[in-house]
Amino acid sequence: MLSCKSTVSAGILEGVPNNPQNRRASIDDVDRAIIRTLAGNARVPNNALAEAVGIAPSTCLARVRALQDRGIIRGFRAEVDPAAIGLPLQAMISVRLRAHTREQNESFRSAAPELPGVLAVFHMAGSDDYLLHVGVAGPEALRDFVVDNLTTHPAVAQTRTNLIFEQIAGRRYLASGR
Amino acid sequence: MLSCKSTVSAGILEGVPNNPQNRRASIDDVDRAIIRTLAGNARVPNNALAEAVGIAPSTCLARVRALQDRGIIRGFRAEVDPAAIGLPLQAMISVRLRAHTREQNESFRSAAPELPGVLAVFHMAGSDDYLLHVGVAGPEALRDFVVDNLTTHPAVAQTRTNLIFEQIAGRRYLASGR
DNA sequence: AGGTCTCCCGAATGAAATTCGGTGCAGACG
DNA sequence: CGTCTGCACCGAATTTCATTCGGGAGACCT
Repeated sequence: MLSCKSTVSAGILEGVPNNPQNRRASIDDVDRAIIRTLAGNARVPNNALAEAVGIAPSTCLARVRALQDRGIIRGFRAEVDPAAIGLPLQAMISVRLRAHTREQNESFRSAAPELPGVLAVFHMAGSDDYLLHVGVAGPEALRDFVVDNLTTHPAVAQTRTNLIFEQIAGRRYLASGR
Repeated sequence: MLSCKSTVSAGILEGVPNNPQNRRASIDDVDRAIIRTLAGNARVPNNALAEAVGIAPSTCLARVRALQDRGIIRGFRAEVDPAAIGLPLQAMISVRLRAHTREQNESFRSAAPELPGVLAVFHMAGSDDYLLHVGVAGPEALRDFVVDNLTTHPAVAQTRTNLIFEQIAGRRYLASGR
């Protein structure tokens, strides 16, 4: 378990006086239980959630709202089968920029998430600058995506595309970084 | 293949008469609107959802349930800030297996999602067999993760770790493949 | 036409979310 | 040492919502 009483990173923020996100800097065990439950099923009734974590429904509601207000819970999303929405083929595309200036980074960074079929964008350390997780209708659509959106982008120097055979579930707690 | 069970290509199953998963094989515009809305906010009240997509609440409820039963909506998850739960550092780890036998694949495939901090697992085409998206508490934890869980795994030949500076949101419709 | 199947709606019922006033505890302060 | 203040919590009351059920319209087949 990664319990460590009051959260690894919250500690360094506890001293910060007026951080708007930090009315109560650390999350406690009840918060963690709420997060874990909602990460597994975001639609669990507040009633049931309250009982599961051992507090009153009204308190539970306040906790959940606080977690959202503090940005710890970023939102509630439906998980959708990619194939069912016309994206049966997925790929990881490594992107290297021509120059690592702030302008080029910003340019690509803002454009990438808006490209059609982009599921996730990672700004990477190392020789490749960005990693794009994309879903497409098929091989032709993948080629078109790369040619139309990436290799023609002024900031892009080169790309490398790797097909995904299968995605296996992990702990999908995560929010994207914005 | 990515999840080829029922939804890969609804088209080819449409003619099949009594496929239990296929009372109505394809999704229509209303379904898509429902999916889009719930992907954005899984907790939107059924009432509001119905109005947003232009159908009656009772019908909407039936639609959502059908989408779940057919496996098109895989679940509802809370998106959580990784740093808030003690995982401020993320990385992508490419894993190459010693031999590409079915046994080794199965062995790693079943073990990987259970490793602590694993957020997503991709079975890749190409020279690297798996790609792991992990979240950890810090550099030391990352090293420990690789050493303890990967390089010591009998099926693993080599790994390559790339740090993630930042994750930028995309269309996060997606479910993991199982 | 007639029959059947599917999908849809709207009202009624039961369950849930949400609000609000009050209570107890902890730390600050006189 | 007593008191005051702030905070988190709770439980009942209210409102909003989910869910069920009976019935109707359209498509399709015979």
